[in-house]
Amino acid sequence: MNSKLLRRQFLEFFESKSHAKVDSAPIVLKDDPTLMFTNAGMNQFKSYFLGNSEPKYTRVTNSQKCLRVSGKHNDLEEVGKDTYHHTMFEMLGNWSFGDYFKKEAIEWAWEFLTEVLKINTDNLYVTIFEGDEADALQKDTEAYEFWKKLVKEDRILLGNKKDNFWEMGDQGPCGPASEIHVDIRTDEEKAKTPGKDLVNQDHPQVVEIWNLVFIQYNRRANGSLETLPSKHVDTGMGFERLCMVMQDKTSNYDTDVFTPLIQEIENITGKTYGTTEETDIAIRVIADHVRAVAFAIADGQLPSSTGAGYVIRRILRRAIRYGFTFLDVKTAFIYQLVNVLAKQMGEAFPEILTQAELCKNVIREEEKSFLRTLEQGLGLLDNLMQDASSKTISGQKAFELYDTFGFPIDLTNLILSEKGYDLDFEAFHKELDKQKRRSKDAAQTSSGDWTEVNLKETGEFVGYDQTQAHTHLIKYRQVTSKKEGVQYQLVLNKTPFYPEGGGQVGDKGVLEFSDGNKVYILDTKKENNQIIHISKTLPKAPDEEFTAKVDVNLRRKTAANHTATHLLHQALRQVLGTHVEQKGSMVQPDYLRFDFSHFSKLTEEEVEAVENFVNSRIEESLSFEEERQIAYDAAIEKGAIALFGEKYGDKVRLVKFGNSMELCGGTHVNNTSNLWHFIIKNESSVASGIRRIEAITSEAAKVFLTKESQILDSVKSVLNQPQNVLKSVESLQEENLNLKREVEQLNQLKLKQIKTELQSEFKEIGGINFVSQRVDLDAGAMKDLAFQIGGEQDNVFIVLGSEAQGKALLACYISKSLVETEGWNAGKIIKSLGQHIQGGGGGQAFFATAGGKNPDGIPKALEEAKSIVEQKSTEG
RNA sequence: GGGGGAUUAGCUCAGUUGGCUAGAGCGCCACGCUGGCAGCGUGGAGGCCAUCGGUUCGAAUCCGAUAUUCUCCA
Repeated sequence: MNSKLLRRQFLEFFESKSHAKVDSAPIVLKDDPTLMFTNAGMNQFKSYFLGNSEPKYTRVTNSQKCLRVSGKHNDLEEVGKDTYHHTMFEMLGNWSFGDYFKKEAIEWAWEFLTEVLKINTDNLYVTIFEGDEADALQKDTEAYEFWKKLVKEDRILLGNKKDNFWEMGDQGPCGPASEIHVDIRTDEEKAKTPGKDLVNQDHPQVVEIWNLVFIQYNRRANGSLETLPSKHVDTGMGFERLCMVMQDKTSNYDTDVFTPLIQEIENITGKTYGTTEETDIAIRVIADHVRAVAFAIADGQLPSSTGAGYVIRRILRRAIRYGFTFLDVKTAFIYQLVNVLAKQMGEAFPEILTQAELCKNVIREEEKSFLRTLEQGLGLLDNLMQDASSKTISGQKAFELYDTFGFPIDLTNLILSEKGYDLDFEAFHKELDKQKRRSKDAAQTSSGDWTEVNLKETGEFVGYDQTQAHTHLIKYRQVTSKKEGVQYQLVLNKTPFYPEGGGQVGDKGVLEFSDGNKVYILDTKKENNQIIHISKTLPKAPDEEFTAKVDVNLRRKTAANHTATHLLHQALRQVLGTHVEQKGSMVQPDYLRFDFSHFSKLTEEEVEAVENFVNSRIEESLSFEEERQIAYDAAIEKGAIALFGEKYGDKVRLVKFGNSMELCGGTHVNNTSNLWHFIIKNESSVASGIRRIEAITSEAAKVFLTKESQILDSVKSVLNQPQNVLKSVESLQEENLNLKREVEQLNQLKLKQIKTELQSEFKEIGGINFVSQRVDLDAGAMKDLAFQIGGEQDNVFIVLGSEAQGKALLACYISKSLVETEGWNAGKIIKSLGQHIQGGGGGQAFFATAGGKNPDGIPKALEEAKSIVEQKSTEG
């Protein structure tokens, strides 16, 4: 059964059990500070489990794209080495939010596997939670009883807390799990070792395929468990593994999920999968990683040097490195796989089709730049080996190569061992640990339990219509971080505060109490679908009512920039074409930043056209129109712009200014005329195929123009109010250039004069052309002069003195031939002469300078120079 | 967010413990030679060594700040 059909069958099976089919959420998470990527099917439903929002359907089924790069069984560095670990994978799931529980979850899972897919029951084992003393949890006999009706009892195994008790994190919803394992070994092997002995033993062919989690507890910050009022089911079945089982393969990479990619890699590299262990690993690494990277990019996460983008970069670089080392490909090629991927996955995940071009561009550029890094690193490593005193390369050096230049450590190790060197791994890891500790210290946060004031209420956002509200606390907690110290997070019943989202920054403001007390809100964020207000202090009486007031000044400026962002988006699509898609947005009070897909730098004309377009909309005084609860499909029908990598609900908010229509949750001005004026400050590139525009509006634009005009005014005034400033500056520049040339010529002339003068002063002392003279030139000119004469005449010995700004300068030049044959040393001589001017000096043997604070000593120094030469000549 | 690098000619980069009048290759310009595929020779232009400050007789080189950028860690 091919993978596409399999996926469809799963979803249809649960649809037939009254489940609503839901699209996969983006692989990149936005509103969850604890997680960068979707790493399990449940992520998009987290707020249901936490009770922060009401589920629309109580039964749901989906196939979720997930990404895991770390965790107990998922180290990025291990992926590819075996045949069953992945970074990106699909999780098939069925869900109950306070609806059915263990009975149905168990029966349906069994029905799907044994009746729809017809997997032989002799190959299936199930596990249940055995209980845990520390948490005072009983064995999950409930699940056991249901399984007993379907499976022979000797196939029901007990699992410990690690395998069979699922937790979301340190805190939050959790519960016992029941797993289904499948044994796909040959009959021969099964006869040798019974399958039940291999369950949960990391055997590649006795694998867990389905995990049924029964969420019934909540873990508090102090570690204790409390029973949840409503119970949920969360199941996850690894799609790739299921394909392996259904296609009678022993490796996920042999299923049709991966074989098209592997074939393409074979085509491009000329290697054959299945010949050597090394190339097999490399091929698996690339096939796996290109999926992860392409999906992340399609969902809007570009490789970068921080956060989630950095993880994506690391994954891609790992793939490049394997291709470089083991498949001998020294040029970019991974990007070519995107076509195959798009063809294969486009049906279930259309974003990979529509974003294919962007994925290819981004991956190709990243490949190119990392290949350059590798090249550079190879050179540095060569130097390291050449300079090494022994055959062991120090861990510090290797770490430097890795840390500073991004050269992978295993590649370092490989090359070293090929050339017969050892690497001090221990020291390397010590350095790495040091670095990790530094980072952790800097980023540490700890959060306390929520203190609930008014439990049964859920927060409501009223900020579209009002900037203040009479309200009270629902709950609050303390959060401690190294950087910010102690802060408090407050959740309000009603709030006018806009939480950071959609690129727009969170509101600031104040909570005002009737007794005059104030709590300042520093920032507002969204976490798990609730609005969190961040403050430095707590209200004195948490149960008291108060007025929440948004800082309207900041809000107004931010709103202007947000509206401008929409107009800018519209302008770009108008001027450049509809291939322009938003790739990132930042809306702050003082400026806005907009990243979008476009293949080349904007010309000055294009920038101007975009500016003009936006300013025309401002002049038209378009008023704000919104539809707050329009059906998603209806909004798209109307022509509204939706964003890729954004998860929308069924009901969306449509924001309109004239012909600009976008799905948006942000705050806007009432009329475009409030923007006053729109100015593009900068146009640049963030990645291949992605451009960035930074712009300002309203007060910032006013300030900017005022300043510019002030500058122009002062320039004019300095230039005595010329009619044409530009022309006047240009002629000044020209004049300046001419004058410079003239000065230079004059200087040359002066130098020439002094030169001839000096030359006439030459005295022959013992075969040496000697001169010592006061010239009063600056240090550079003296040097120039000495070198010029030295270049024209042989056997010269020149000592020059000069006074500049109350300081004394001496220079001594001795022809190189004299230095070599007679052993003269200008450096030594100048040191001795320097004493007369109360200074020190030095230089090379043929030219040296000294400086000091006693100009009166110059004549003496010059005299002494002469006597030195005379003395030496009489000696010689 | 926290570390570590880098910034030198249009481009790619050298520049060893401060002592350079700052170099190379490619590119550019001029002239000459040359039947073709990166042809050869000669000559030349092009640099506030990222910016600002400090140490020093002397800084591309050492120190500090800023900007830009790369990289590792979270």
